[in-house]
Amino acid sequence: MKTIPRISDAEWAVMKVLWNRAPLPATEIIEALATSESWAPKTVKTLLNRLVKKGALGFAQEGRAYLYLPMVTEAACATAASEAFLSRVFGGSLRPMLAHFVGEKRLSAKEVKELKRLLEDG
Amino acid sequence: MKTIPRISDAEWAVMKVLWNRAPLPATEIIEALATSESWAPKTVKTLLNRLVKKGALGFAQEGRAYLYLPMVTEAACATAASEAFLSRVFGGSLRPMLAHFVGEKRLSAKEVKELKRLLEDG
DNA sequence: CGCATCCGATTACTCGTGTAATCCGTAAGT
DNA sequence: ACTTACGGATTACACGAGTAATCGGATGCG
Repeated sequence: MKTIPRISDAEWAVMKVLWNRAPLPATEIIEALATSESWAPKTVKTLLNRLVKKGALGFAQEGRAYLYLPMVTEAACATAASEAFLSRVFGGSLRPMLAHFVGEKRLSAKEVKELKRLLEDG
Repeated sequence: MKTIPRISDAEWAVMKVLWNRAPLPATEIIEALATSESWAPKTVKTLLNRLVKKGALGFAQEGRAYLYLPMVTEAACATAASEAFLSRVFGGSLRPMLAHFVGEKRLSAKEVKELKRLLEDG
């Protein structure tokens, strides 16, 4: 299995756009991010560049511009990020995290029901 | 509710020692970390200093040395870190994360059972 | 044809982090 | 008392990330 590059906070926002819809030219990525973030277009370009260098994105030349597209799946990145996070904060497994949320009563009854259903269906 | 300072990766390891047993002098913290990490004693001192500056740790003078102790609870830090992580990766709520793990079949039957029990007891 | 424009590439600069080493005062051993 | 060792404070330094601006080539408008 390929190595998943480490995606930073800001880069996640960019990746999400492309996991939703790809390939896209930079202009449309900038536009898509305009609502959620307040980034100068150049900032988005920088992030695109870094993601390409990391191997998280690829691109295809299309006329004058590039069409960017993900080279790693969201699921793979989510798994990698989750593992890093869980190991840092909850000693590496999911159970303590869920226990934490249950213990802190941060889940409504409805949420609990949803989560149980998820576990049953899985 | 007080503001939870942002705790970095390396700093988490230090905090965990003190959440387990506090107050402790630097020497014992260094010793406790010696098994899990390979840090020079000075590195641990730097981390202790930064954590004090951030308000995550406090200390009491004891003779020539300090006794360090947490100023924030592990639960509060875990909540803060979880929120940041979930919002980055899973759009802010727990359900998509659990769905991810269920979907990726990263949970054994036993784990699923444990998690369900957690939800029921909570 | 020349100038403005659009786009990717390169460069910039600050902060936090990882990872220490040096400095300096004090306590302790000889 | 002198030296040494310990311990906190200060300083170091490279790298990633956030946030952009500038450079340089192609392109299209006038």
